[in-house]
Amino acid sequence: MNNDANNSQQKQNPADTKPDVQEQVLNRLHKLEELEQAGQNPFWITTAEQTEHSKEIIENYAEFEGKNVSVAGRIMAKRGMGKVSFVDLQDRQGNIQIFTKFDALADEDYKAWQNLDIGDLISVKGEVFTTQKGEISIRNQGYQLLAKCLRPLPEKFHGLTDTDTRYRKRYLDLIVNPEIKEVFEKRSKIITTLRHELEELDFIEVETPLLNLIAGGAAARPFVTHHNTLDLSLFLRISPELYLKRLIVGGFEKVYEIGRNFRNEGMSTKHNPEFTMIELYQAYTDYNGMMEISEHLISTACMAVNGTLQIKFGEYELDLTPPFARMTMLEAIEKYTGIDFTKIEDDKTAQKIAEEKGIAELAAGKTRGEIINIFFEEFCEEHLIQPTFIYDYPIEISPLTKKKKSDPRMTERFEIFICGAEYGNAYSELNDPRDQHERFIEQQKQREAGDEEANIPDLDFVEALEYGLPPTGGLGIGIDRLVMLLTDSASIRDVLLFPTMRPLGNQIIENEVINQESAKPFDSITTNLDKTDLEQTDLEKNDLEKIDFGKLDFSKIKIEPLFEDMVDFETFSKSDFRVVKVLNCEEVPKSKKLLKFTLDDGSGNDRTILSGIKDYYKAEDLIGKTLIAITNLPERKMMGLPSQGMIISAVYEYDGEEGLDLLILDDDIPAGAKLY
RNA sequence: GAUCCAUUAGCUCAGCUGGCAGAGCACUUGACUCUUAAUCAAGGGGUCCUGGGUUCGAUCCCCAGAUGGAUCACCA
Repeated sequence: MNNDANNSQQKQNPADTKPDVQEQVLNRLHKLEELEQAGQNPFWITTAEQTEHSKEIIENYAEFEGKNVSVAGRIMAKRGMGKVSFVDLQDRQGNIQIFTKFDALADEDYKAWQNLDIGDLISVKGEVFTTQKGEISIRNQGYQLLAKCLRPLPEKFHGLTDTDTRYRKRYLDLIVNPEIKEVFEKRSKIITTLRHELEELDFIEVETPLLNLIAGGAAARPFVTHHNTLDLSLFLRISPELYLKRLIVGGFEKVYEIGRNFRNEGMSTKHNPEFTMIELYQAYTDYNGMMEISEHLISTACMAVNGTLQIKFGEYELDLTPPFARMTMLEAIEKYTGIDFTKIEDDKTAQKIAEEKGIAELAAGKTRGEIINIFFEEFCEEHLIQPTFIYDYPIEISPLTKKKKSDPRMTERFEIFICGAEYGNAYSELNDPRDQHERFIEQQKQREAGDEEANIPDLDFVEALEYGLPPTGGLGIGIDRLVMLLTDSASIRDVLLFPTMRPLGNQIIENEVINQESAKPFDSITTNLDKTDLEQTDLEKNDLEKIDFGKLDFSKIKIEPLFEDMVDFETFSKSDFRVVKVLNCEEVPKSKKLLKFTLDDGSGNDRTILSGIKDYYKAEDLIGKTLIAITNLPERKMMGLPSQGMIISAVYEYDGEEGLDLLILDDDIPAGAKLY
């Protein structure tokens, strides 16, 4: 084997930790090399003829029999029979058999044909006919290898069943389990149908920012990102709601957006950190109008992909024929618990009722409205199997929704429940800016009380309302869950082509760090740089005046003369050097040099230390790092802020300039560990 | 985050009171002119997820960890 082949293999699988290339891969590489040497490198081919697909030929056999066709696809199985052979060719529609006789091709071509492997991509030209055993086939009268498959495919009979691998290598899953394509074809069809129906209803599709200054419109924790030029923290949106309502203020009247939202929360069979929603807003209607649109969209989408409104979902038989059942939240609670909340007026009574129902803990300290919601979730949701609109929600959990005139403690909001799970959420949109402002303030209080998911006040949005939002109905439907429902899929990962996965191979990253370190002689103690920290480009991006150790000229380094005065061991051990974790790090306003560190020193109390190293490090890059600090220095104020100790750096002079490196430790060392 | 289960050849899976690691498919070589999970013969292929511990000896027992799944919790 020559070096080229080695290299190409390494490029194929940089993440492969196995030192030896598999035998089967080597075989395939050898075959590719032989072709290359014969001037037959398949990777030079740019186009192939494909006049028909497999299913078209098989389903319209009478029309195709005896005719010449060209097909293209992947070899999925080979069966040799001496001087004839059979190949199953897979294209986007399915499989068709290729029949090859030894004398139908030139000698060399037949030899090369026999050398093809399962997984190779080919095109074949030939006559459609039926074999003696009755299989519709194409008589191979000429073929081309279009791409060599260098790795063996999963087994033909059992396929790929390991769910982890199926999600991580979806392309393999699609090749070996082509039936899953149907789910994704249906997904596409569902979204197309929604677009089509909304276009019929005269909605326009819009796009609003994913990068938000304030991630609003829902109760959820956002992802944080950073814009370099503006030096600005931005949040990935959790909902497009507040932008879409601004567009209604602007006069669009009917808008919708289908797009990704990002919520920094747990993952489960029903939750993926990024997920697709449709949100739509229509002026001059309310939540009743949204119920009609909801029914219409869900049933039409179901009809489009299933051809019926009676569907199976898990163990349930569902009927999605409109109109869906309608029940207020209080009616549902009365139905399933016998409790009539219209007769319960205050928080204390509600808490007492909760106690009687055995959910005292959940209801402790909660308001009447919150307890109503808890009752609904605890006792009602699971019973709502057939599609049902649950409407009129407590105001506490609906900060963007119009109050009910008849009972201002409740709001004009509904959610769609099917099989005990929520599929959509809609309101009569709150358009009184004064009320909205108060609700934001209420949310802010909840935030300050520790609810990280309470809405962040968006005063720019309130200002938009001050110009007048017409009465408006708004609706959001989770597309992923709708696709799950309409394709009878148990997990959200089954309807996402590339679900979010935890990365494999911490060990790989560690190995890379070690390798890099051995190339960097001067880095003995900063052992736990992130992988990205090691990349030159990232150093440049950070625009740091750090010395490039790779090019360090040791003759230019000056260090402070060693101290001549000795200290005794007792004195030494009085200095309390501790391992600390950087909980937060931010620039001190107006200061040129100072960074303010909030540190975990293992004691349980946060420690604040100011350090004048802004020239060397960016504050946010240090968050989460493990450092060394001396913790028993007297407190002193810097820029008016108290500093409780010092963070330890290595300092030296390099080419006349001061060089400084924080001592960054391995993250496995616990906070509070004392240095001796 | 909690509990349970899983991780063995490229894939699907066996296996072992703790004693040199097994099958089918796939791969290599040979036979075969209509097969279709083709067949027949021979052969190659392993970090038994990782790290510790117990042991004369660990894939197996114990502890810790990684990844995935399920259930629960959290979460529109």
